[in-house]
Amino acid sequence: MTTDPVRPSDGELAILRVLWDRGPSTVRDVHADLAKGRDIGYTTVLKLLQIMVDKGLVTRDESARSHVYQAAQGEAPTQACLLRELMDKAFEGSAKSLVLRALTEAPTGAAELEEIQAFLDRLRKGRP
Amino acid sequence: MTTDPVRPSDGELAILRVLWDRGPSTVRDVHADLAKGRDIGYTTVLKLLQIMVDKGLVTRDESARSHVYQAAQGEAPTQACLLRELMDKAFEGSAKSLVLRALTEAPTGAAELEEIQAFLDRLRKGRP
DNA sequence: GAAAAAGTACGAACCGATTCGTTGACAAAT
DNA sequence: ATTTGTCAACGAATCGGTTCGTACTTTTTC
Repeated sequence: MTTDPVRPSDGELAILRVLWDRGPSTVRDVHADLAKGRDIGYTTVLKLLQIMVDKGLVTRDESARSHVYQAAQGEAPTQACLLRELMDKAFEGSAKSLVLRALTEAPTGAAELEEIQAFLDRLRKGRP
Repeated sequence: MTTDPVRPSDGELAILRVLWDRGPSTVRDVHADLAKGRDIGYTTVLKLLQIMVDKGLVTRDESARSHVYQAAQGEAPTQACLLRELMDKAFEGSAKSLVLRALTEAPTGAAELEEIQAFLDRLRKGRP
């Protein structure tokens, strides 16, 4: 059995994004990355990571003095979890209406539309 | 200029859903609806609605003793706003990757897939 | 007209998330 | 060996959202 994905908060998600990007990282690493975009203290990031360990969102390797953190769940399942949540809260659970809304409102280029359509075709072949 | 949609919190969104559904409603109406799904106090709903008036999420007609509340923004722009937020937070701003993720992970029936595809076709004709 | 019901307003408690200062351990540099 | 720097740990303050009790006003009912 795989542990079902935990719903990360906004701050936690920001950290997860860094970890998905960089792979296993120290607090310093994560902080450096995050601090490029906005003002944030080192200990803030540390605290968040500690909380995330408790929640099971990340794992920690304590063998070195500088602990090394790693995302415990992949990007895809996390995205799926957040999407599902939004679907339930704002789209009455309907994936279709969510997707349609996304397509109507988001400025999507022609190339991207084709990619989506191609994917849709594949999906329908696979599940007839 | 149209007022840009305000990001509602979870509780506020639940109330908006009721208002979109029922149209203009009193606190009692909203509370009755909400209370079907979960335990929630009457004054809790009242307070939330008052806050929402301040935020501009709903309008209030005070001419009757029982004030009548109405959603100030439509469902579509609100959904778009929430979608945009999630897109930025978890999909690096890419509508395409959000849509693909939704399609892969959500159990979408064949009929729905066709509807999406049809819509996609129309979209591409419209914007060549 | 008095009592009960229905309504609004508001303060306060609470909770999770976020933030950071401070402390103490350890290591590196001088 | 002393100083300087790096690190984890933790407590505390803060903030937005949610919840509800209480107080007060206006109707309705008997």
